[in-house]
Amino acid sequence: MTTTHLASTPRQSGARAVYELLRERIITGTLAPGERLTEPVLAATLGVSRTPVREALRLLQAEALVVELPTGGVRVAPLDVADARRVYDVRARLEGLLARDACERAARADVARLARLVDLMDVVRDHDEEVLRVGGQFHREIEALADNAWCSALLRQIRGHVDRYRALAARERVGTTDHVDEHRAVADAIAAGDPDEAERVMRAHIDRSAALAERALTPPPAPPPT
Amino acid sequence: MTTTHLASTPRQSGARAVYELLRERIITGTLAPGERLTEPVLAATLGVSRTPVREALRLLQAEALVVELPTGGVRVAPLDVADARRVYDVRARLEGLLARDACERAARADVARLARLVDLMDVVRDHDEEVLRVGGQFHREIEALADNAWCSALLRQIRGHVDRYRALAARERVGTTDHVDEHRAVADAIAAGDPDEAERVMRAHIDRSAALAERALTPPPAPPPT
DNA sequence: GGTTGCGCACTTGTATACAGGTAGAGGTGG
DNA sequence: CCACCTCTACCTGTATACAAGTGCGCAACC
Repeated sequence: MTTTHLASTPRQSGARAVYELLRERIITGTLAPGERLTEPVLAATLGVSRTPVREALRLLQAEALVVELPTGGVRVAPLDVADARRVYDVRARLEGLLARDACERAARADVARLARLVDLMDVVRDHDEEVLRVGGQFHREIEALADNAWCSALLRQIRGHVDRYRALAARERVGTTDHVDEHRAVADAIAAGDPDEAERVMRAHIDRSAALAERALTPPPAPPPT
Repeated sequence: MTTTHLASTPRQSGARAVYELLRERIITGTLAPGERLTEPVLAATLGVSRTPVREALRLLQAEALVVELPTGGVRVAPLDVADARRVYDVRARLEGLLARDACERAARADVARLARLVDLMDVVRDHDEEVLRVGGQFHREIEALADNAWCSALLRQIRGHVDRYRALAARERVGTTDHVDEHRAVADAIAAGDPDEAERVMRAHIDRSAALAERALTPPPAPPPT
């Protein structure tokens, strides 16, 4: 971590707490898409004054988790399934860039650590829960290696929205085998010191996740005859 | 413009005005990197109360144009030249994605319009000022065609930072000829309906811009003997 | 003279008070 | 019965008031 001047301060003010809480609730769907958020109600509910609530709403607004109403005030950002693809498209590019950067900075020990994570993922490949957990760890590891604060900051925003869609697709069916293989491909590219390949493979990986998410998000059309 | 639920509201409240003003001043360098911003001073200067100032600062904070101090309060985000490359890296991916989307949506008339912009750019190729202006228009045109609100929103943030570095490199020396050619390559790829190529070429274009900016930002080392 | 301790001024964070404006409900007239 | 108008209640945006914490300077003491 050399160039860190964003996201440097973990201070917990009341406003920050409100922000975190609302963010969580929006992402998990506790606060429904399109729901109007009124400051007095939120303030009363959370036991603070309107001021910290407003601060939190501004932060959320900048993240597009809430949208401004023409008349003032905000509501929880609507969830348009058609937009999911766009969100994943952006995520694919950002994570691809991270994979490239990680590749260019990874030391031998880092490569080994990534390999271990993939192996572990392979071991637990039958337990979706674990696959998801270890997989997430893999992505975070790459993010840490990349040490690209800019990309990370943007990715954090995008991830919030990705997680919204995930929460919507109740149980995301992970193509476990492919998932592990794709991660291994990324790890291999990094091990081989091939940044172009690392970026390409990571991007392809996210693209495939996007396709799965897209399917999970559009079950209505026609339940295929078993 | 079909899927627009972000950036939909142009309401001009005082807070918004403060935000726009401070943003402008930070980007142009009127407010120096690292400078401490105190709410009472800003409020008095701008003739408003602390409340709208705080709102504006939160927005700027979410954009990383100001950074939180450990003790509370904010200062203008420092400008680390080493980070310029990272910012351009992200921009390259985002604009690349936009080029792809634009390619997939462009109608014949759109293609013609892009071609005209490139031709115009070629005509004025000797006037840097004009090249920059028309070039910017070209990029905005592609952004509009792409109709990818997500990408646009993130790009807006990144552009703010790009512009900071630009303002720093007082007179960005545009490799005019290359610049025009690169734009033409993008337009051609879109005309040919080749999204992969459009993305690739656009990304390469920004990468080259990054290299130029990087040179412009590091004049100290050694003035090459003419 | 250097160092240490105290005190002050300033700043942030939060709460409250106030004015303008909007939407919605209800009543009245056609 | 429907449409229009009015009135009310609420919500946002802004300003101000208040409390706590921090850093800095000054002065006294070693």
